[in-house]
Amino acid sequence: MTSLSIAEAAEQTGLTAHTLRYYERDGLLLGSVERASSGHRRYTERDLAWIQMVTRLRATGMPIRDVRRYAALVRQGEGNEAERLDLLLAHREVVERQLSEVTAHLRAIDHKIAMYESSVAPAESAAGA
Amino acid sequence: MTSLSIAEAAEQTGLTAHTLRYYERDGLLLGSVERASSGHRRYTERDLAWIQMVTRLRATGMPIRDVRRYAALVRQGEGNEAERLDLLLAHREVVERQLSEVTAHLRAIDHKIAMYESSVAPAESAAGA
DNA sequence: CTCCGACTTCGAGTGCACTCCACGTCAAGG
DNA sequence: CCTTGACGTGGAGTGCACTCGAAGTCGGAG
Repeated sequence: MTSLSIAEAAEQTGLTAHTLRYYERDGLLLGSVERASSGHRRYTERDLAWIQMVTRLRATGMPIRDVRRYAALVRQGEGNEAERLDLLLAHREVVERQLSEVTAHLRAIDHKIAMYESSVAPAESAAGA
Repeated sequence: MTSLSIAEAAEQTGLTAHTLRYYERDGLLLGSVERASSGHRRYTERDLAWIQMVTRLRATGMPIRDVRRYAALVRQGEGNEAERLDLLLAHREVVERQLSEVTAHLRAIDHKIAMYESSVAPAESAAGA
């Protein structure tokens, strides 16, 4: 009932149909997506929830290969929660280091911006005067 | 005097010698780096300061092509500060949007981590008991 | 029955940012 | 004189993550 075509799933997830197929091929999903009798994929709520998690991992910079490892752990079922946790904690650390690096660089860029603002603003007033 | 070989510049900037040559070829620097009589590059303080700025832009995700545009503006000399400012402001906006997206995704991942922590920790105590 | 549009597969192509290779040159040390 | 090592060049190669193309299938509208 609540199963979507690939086009609908693409719309829901913000990915393209191409990317959804690619993720499935590459083992990033929890298994093969169900098929209608026509052979067309039917995405369930569970698929979409998982794809959202994949999207979060990707959006925070986790490489495809690590997402695949994580998916493999989840696919295996219960019992490896500690491994999953390790993987997520390691990722979290990477992301946080990167966030603080980017923030620091951004501050330096802001400094540059402030310099240009003080050199451009007076020129604008002069042009306006 | 205060000019460095490419190996030293690489060490100082955290880039590889390969990357330094690549950046120069690709127009990311402010001009051709000076050469010793041997033909070897000699990086000045000014070169290093600029390369640091390039590094900041790259580290915050600015595409090579935009860095090249920015370098071209700076190379042109005074008079285009407004354009440089526009470029940096546009970049700043992209970076900030991305920072907040990543932060939001990270929070969701943290939520997942918390779930695993509460499922793993009791298991550990059980194993310890 | 025919056509259309949405899907299927497999494999090739793309864009980005490096990264490396092969070969050549030069200055200094033994 | 010969070797060594750091550097030079041009161009090819790599890894990643998609992204697309070609050709085929299927269900439903006209």
